[in-house]
Amino acid sequence: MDFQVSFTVNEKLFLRNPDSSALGKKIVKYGIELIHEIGFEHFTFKKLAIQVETTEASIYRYFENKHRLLLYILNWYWSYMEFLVDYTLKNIQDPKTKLEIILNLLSKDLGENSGILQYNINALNQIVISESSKAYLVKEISDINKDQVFKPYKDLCAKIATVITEYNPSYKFPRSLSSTLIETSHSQHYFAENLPRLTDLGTEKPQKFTLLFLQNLTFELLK
Amino acid sequence: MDFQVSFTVNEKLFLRNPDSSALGKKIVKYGIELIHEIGFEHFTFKKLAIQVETTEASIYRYFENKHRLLLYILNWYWSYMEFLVDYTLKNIQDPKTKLEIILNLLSKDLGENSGILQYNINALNQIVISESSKAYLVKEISDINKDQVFKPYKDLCAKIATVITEYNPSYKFPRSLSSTLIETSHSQHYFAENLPRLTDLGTEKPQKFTLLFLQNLTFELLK
DNA sequence: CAAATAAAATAGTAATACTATCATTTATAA
DNA sequence: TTATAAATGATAGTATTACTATTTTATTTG
Repeated sequence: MDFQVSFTVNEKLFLRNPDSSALGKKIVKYGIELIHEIGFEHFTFKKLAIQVETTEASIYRYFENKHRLLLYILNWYWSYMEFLVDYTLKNIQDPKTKLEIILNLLSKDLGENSGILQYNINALNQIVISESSKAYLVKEISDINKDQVFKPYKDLCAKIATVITEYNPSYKFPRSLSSTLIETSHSQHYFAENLPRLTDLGTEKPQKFTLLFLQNLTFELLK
Repeated sequence: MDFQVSFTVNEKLFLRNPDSSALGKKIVKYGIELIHEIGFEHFTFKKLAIQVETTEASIYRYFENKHRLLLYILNWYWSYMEFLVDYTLKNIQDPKTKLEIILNLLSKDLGENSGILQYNINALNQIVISESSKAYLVKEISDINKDQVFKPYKDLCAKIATVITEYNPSYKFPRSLSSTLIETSHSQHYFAENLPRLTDLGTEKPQKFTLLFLQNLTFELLK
């Protein structure tokens, strides 16, 4: 079975829908690859224009600025994650199994599902780990939040929180635990790779280590 | 008792020691206030020069760029936190009490200790919450890490890990839990204030809420 | 007081983050 | 099929950012 998923992304995130044209799609596709390659701070629309073989002005017709492009990419990712959670939990009853699957999705790179995606999923994953906090750690947070641009993140968080409550109805912080699991899956993975003394990484790979840590944390806490 | 604390900050972080002159001290002091006020992205040495009533060129004699200034500020903060942990744990034997004190230090704003500090501790606290991840989430991480600029963070993390192990010697992830507690104290506080649906904030203040969440997490997990 | 050092003043450059205009190509609908 | 609108390209321009360099003026310190 081979299929494509696409999501409607919040209209406030773009000036012209990048999904509506070949150029728009290239901007997002190469945007992901370039942000991954050089990091968000060094990323500029000028550099992206060269990759895409278009002009800076053309990119500005799609996105107001690079922060909006990052938000667009992350919105896409969060929507995709929520879809994946839904999809993989179908027909599963046991809450423990559900939680295990979720932790796997959070810490695993999505490589295996790459067939169904139009973007470089490895680059996308790295961006989520290294750059996603830059989407909300900005002074303009309350303004941009009014545009509902964090709705997919909140939805994903709420969905995971539901499963947490299913598993242990008396646990008092399902949403906070959910966002902590998401954030920690990024930070521990990043630390394991770049500042390993902030972790207990042994001989495992960073990804595997992160999963082990999250599993221990979740199931000991909710026991 | 009234006293001042100061720490030797890694020499690689500056070109000229800001602690060695009145101008240098003003640069750091107003740097903290300006970063807090307008956010790291909007912060420039030009704007800081206006606040300090000096020139851009003069600031560049102290710090290579704004990222180094942020690292300097955070190094100072991490050293100060480690000092505070040491100081407040003096003569305390019970590991549980120790952990409780640490969680208080992590989630509390340091207002009460402001007397002994040369900087605006409220601004410093907000910077740590909103900007500290920008110090390490950069492409240059492995290069800057070679300059040992994260040593104070690692030391603080190791110190807290020691207490975790004291409290529960069989727990397998003391360092990762330690860095997770530090990071989560920032992210949950930030979310509670700006994206509360990612948390279980009720009627408590964000700070109190963060403490309750961390206490529950820590003691249930290490039980 | 002289010598050294720090700071101020000034200037300049390349890159960034845009905005604007107009010509050309491409899609679309009458 | 043509006209017309919409998208893109080409080009230019501005203010700000992120620096570096040089020369002059204060301030320390020996």
